[in-house]
Amino acid sequence: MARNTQQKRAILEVLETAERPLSIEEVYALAQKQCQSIGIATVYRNLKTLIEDGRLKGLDLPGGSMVYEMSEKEHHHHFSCLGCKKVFDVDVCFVKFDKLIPEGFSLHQHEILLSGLCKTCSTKD
Amino acid sequence: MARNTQQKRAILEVLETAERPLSIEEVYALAQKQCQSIGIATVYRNLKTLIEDGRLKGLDLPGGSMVYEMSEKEHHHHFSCLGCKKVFDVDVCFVKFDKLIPEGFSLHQHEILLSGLCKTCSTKD
DNA sequence: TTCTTAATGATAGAAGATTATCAATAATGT
DNA sequence: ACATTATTGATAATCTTCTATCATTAAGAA
Repeated sequence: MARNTQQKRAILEVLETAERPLSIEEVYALAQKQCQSIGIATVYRNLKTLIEDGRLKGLDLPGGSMVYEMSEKEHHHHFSCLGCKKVFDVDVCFVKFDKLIPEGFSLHQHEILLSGLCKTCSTKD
Repeated sequence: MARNTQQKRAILEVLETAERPLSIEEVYALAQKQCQSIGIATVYRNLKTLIEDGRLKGLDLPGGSMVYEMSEKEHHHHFSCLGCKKVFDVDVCFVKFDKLIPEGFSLHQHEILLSGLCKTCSTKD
């Protein structure tokens, strides 16, 4: 049966305490602080199984970068910084999209992706 | 100086007559109908230079698939079919996003990505 | 504590997308 | 028509991301 390893705990804690979605590399770097010997393959493996278990959500955003967040978060959208590539949460969603869909199409999900510069990147230079 | 080749003309015509954004493979397949000997490298090269010239826009959508459309089209959004992976245009955009952005952030662009099943894929099976 | 085996870490390998190479071709200036 | 050279087509090479392999480690049951 499944084991509760140091590595899995570290990865989960990183994502539980993050206040924005994280890339694999970010998860890896942060998990290393709790678990020095952790390998990148372990991060990939655990993120995959945690998504299968429904505990995490993977967001496949434009730019090719995948980011991860806990799945129990409320419905929200994202702001992607063109400078540092970090992804931030935007809590509001007030749009009724059903009406935009062409006749005969069925809508399963929607994602609003806002992009620009975050506070840090817009102030420097 | 730049030459107006058969290949470039074929690629442009394909995208000008398309009524939805096309993937590289789709552009390649359609361009071959006008220009049998065209190679995939030529498609890559021309799409790249046409984007640099501002005539095309590349949309980097979730799933890793890149699609291309003429850049002079009016502001609109996209519906991505989870079945056939085709991307369709959705003409409406009525949302004021500026108000959603956190303090200190600057918004450069927004993209609404709707996904589900297109007419064809939602009727079969 | 001992045993079983799930999980790990390091790295080789696979897979997919894009780019580089280079001889051959064809678009333009003359 | 000819010469020049930008562009092409075929394919090898690169790059990046993720997965497979496998000996080793350690979580949990007894």
